[in-house]
Amino acid sequence: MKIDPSSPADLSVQIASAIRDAIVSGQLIVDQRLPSEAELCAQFEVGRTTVREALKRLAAQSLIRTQRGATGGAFVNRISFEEAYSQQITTSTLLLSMNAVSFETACEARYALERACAPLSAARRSADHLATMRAEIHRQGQPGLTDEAFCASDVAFHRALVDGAGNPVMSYQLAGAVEAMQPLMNMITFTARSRERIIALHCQIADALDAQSAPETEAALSELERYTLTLGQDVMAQRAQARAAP
Amino acid sequence: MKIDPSSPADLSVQIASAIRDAIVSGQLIVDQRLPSEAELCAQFEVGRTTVREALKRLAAQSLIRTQRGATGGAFVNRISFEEAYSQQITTSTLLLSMNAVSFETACEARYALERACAPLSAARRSADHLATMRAEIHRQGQPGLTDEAFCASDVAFHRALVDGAGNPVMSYQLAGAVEAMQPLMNMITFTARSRERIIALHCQIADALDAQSAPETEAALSELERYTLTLGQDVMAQRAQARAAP
DNA sequence: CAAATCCTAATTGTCAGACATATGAAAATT
DNA sequence: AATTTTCATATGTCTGACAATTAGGATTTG
Repeated sequence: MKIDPSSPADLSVQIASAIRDAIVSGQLIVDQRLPSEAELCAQFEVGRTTVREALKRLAAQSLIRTQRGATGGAFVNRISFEEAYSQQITTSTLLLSMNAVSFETACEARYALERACAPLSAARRSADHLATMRAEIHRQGQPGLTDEAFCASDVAFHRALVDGAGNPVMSYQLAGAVEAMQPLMNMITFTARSRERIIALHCQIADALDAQSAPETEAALSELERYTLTLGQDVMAQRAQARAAP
Repeated sequence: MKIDPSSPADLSVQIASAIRDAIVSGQLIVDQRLPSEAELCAQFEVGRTTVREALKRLAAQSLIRTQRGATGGAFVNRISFEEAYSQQITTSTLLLSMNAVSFETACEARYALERACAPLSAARRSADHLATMRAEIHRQGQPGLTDEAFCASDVAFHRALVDGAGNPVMSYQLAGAVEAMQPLMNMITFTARSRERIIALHCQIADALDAQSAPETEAALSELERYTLTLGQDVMAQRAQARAAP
């Protein structure tokens, strides 16, 4: 593990890369302790500040964790699905909000991936998953629910659907796709009428999963995609009109 | 934006969180300049080291970028799809290699998501995508190709399939699923016979996309999933046997 | 002897001050 | 007017110091 002090890149970036490569390639294994900051200083021939900034970069990616005290230090971290989820969600959300991804594109991706879960979820969903979905459907029917709360419940419903597939890798991959849509969905004003329609479709989905019917689940999801797309396009059209003639 | 100096959490973590929240919630917009380090020190009433470590954490997540010089500073970064890809791949790879995800689970997730791309890719793939796939198929048939190179070409083939869907959000989501499998695939020794079978299935996929047939694409992908699973399970069985009677 | 307490060494977290380096803009020079 | 120089500002790195935390050993105590 060497660095190039004459490189234009920051030393702390180089050091972080070197350590990251060692972790990804398996030279450093889970729970292994890295050398102490002082030892890393000597090894890379840099100051402690530089080493520390490199370690903070790695900690931000959950690649290492640090512990204070006598037997402390930096340890290679076994990244948990939960940590990976939240990183994925942050990245996906920013990606969608900053890169002007169209509502259509985001919606298409989300439902295409969600439909991929349908056959697995139909086959494996537990009673727990169904109960969660029914509970969220009930909440969505409550009068006086704000649009934000309605969207949050919608996310919870769809996560239960995805989790029903019983594949943690899919749950992880889908977390970003489903949750990152929430800011876009929050822009939609849900009328009583549109909520009713969405809830009906949610019921169809829950019923189809209850009956373990993959085709019916996929069909209901496709219908929900079409309807969501309509709602989104209406909002976009209104906004465009408002901008054109204020 | 406030922090709590009496909290057990590190100050640099708290500061990073505060700034991250401001970015995610939209209080800080793309390309906006953050206060200088000195100003942040004053604002949060901490030393410069602490502020800098917080900024390095955010830089590691591509949330900000820094520039030196007179008009330099830290700026809210517009995260690009490329940056998001590589982060996703790093996280996914580690998640799979560190959490003892079974070959079956990873394989199932990958092909389920890939099948979700099939209809879109069948409808939209360009001549470029098809050419890339044909080229990779040709490379895979070259004698003397190492197993690693064969796997790398396999990844390139599948990325072309996914990119053919013409949906950058899906490409981003799938990047992790496809590339993270590579270390697992690299453990497989591909015999001439198994390569032949895989290449034949790749041809089927390319032909189906050429003919814009979604069902045929999905069928070929499912067949490839079954075959990959068989290969993987054989390897795992051999390993188990080798461990049992060394 | 056992248990509780104290002490110590190691390690990370934070701070202050200094200098190096990069960079744009203003000022001076040609 | 064009070029060069200077300068102010900002981040990058280094050094040394001290605080906070923690495990484990040494010491005291019941």
